[in-house]
Amino acid sequence: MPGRNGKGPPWWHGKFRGCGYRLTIPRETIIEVLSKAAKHLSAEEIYLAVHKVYPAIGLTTIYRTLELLVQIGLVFKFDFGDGRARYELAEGPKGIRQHHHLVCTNCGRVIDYTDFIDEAKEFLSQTMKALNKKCNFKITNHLIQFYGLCEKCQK
Amino acid sequence: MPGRNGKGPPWWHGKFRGCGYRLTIPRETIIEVLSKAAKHLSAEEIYLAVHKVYPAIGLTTIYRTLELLVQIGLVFKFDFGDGRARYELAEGPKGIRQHHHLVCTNCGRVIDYTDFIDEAKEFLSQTMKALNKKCNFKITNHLIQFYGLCEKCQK
DNA sequence: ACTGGGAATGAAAACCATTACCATTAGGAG
DNA sequence: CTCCTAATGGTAATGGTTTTCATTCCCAGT
Ligand SMILES: [Mn+2]
Ligand SMILES: [Mn+2]
Ligand SMILES: [Zn+2]
Ligand SMILES: [Zn+2]
Repeated sequence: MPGRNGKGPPWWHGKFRGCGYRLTIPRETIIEVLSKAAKHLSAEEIYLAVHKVYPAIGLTTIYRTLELLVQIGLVFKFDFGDGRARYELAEGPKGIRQHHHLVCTNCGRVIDYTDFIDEAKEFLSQTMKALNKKCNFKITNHLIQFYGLCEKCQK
Repeated sequence: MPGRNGKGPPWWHGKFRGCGYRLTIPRETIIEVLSKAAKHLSAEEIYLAVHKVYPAIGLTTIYRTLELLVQIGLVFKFDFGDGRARYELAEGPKGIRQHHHLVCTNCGRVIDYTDFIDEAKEFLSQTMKALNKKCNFKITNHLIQFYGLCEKCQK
């Protein structure tokens, strides 16, 4: 069930068509790379990974496609403070994988943290409602990051 | 009580001396500018403001000083997605002003939001404790930002 | 299946915030 | 007041991202 159901098209094709965007090899490959990524990739890392299977790719297309994917909500863009943007698939076939990030200020390591999501959800939903009423601000997204020292860097 | 008590030195001089840093006109002026800033300033905006009262200032010094101020915890550095870093005084003579940010994804406006801090504190303290134990991650700082549409951009 | 038009691409150059370099200045301990 | 060295500032370099523009190719309409 992950990716493609038998021979059916990947689950995200509909999202593309719905927005009037064309399906191209670069776009397919970039999403493919992102879906297999173990960690948060930079544009250049994505470029290198795509280049292995599709050498004609250009770095420009990587940037343009990532911007597009962020726009339609398929990809999240992060700044972990290392001078380059990091990208991560927002949702897979299994749905949205809700999580936040721990960033080590010493070695730069980034750790996904999926625990305590319930507390976060509670806090977030309350805050969103309140902000909507008080500030008349329509919240569509949020960012929570923790900074500190990872296990190795504490010694 | 704000800034200087009568003729006494500014409240942050101690922090500088304690770290072994020298007190210079550029540093004094940069903090001065930040303490009077109505909003979140970029390095260039700070440069222009300092330049008015101290024309000999160099942009390099702005960056170096801001890095220093961030390091000693006097200044917070933010990325609101407009391609340049934004800086904000972390604490004033009245103490730390705890708040988070609402970022309009359409016009880029950034709104300070100080309400619901209690809920945030509760959520944060719980999460920090848990992360400390479960992940062995020593949290020293955190970032919470909400993205959406401001009042004007909703129409 | 074919074709036309416009979206998408890629190579190269431009952009621009930030950093490195280095000769000069000046804070402040003694 | 002197000296040592941190701090400064002008300039050049860096490097991630964007712009430009000629070429390619997706795909709706036939
Ligand atoms: Mn993640
Ligand atoms: Mn603020
Ligand atoms: Zn670490
Ligand atoms: Zn707005």
